[in-house]
Amino acid sequence: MRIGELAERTGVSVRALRYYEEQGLLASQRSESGQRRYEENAIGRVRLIQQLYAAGISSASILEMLPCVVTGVAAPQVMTKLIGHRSSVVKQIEELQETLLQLDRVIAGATEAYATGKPCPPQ
Amino acid sequence: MRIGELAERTGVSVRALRYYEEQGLLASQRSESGQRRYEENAIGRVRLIQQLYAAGISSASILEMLPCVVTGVAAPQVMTKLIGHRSSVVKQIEELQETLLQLDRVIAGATEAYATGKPCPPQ
DNA sequence: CCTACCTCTGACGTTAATGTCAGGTTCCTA
DNA sequence: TAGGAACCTGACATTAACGTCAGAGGTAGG
Repeated sequence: MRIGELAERTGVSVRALRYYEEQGLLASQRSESGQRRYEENAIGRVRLIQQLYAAGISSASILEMLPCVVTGVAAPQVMTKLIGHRSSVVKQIEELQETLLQLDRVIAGATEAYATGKPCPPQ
Repeated sequence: MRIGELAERTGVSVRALRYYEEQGLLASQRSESGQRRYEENAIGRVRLIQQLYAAGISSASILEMLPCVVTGVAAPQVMTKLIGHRSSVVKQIEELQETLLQLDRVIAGATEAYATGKPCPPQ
């Protein structure tokens, strides 16, 4: 498929896809005229990249880990990084869960406060 | 306490603390000579700010929500935003958990592969 | 073959949360 | 009271992951 279709099917912008290629994260075949062509599996690859980005992992780190994530095989140094990222992700999850509690506390409290008629201060 | 101490006790840089103030997120008393002075509760406030930042919430949104998070009272429009952020945080957690699964799969797979002696491809 | 839409490269713009530097003032301890 | 550490404001630098634009070429349906 061409880049526009991949963009649409993954929900990622065309610009972002070209950026991924620039970073070495996403390969493409080229047509004679130089247009990018992708296989079906590119969709999974793009989703994976986005997932790793969402975990706060940089392009450079993703570049290191990607082949291993795909093949399931990692060199020891990469393993170390993987484990590091793993614990970082665990930590992020824990922190977000705490944040969630905070938000819930506010939402519950605010609802109740409104039931009792106490307004929110302007600032 | 002065800004340096607050920075050290929260693990946040002095520059960041001044930035928080600039954004209206963190108030300070000023000494006669103009130096910032903070109460003990500033520590909790800074931690809270960092937590919200970690949840991907912008300064502007934090500014809106902060008084409500502190007082537990929110105006209806803020409530709407709070609920929006809540679900965004839930989504982030879910995505991170998926990422964690991916990473675990790789780590487990890689360990096994290494046990069987198959190396990681260079790229 | 025409036309509207898609794609290309290259380059500069954007945003948010800081880092960093300069040049000057304040604080505290010996 | 001296001097180094900590603080001030102001301003420009940075980084990552894109957005956006220009100018040129490719593609597919009618």
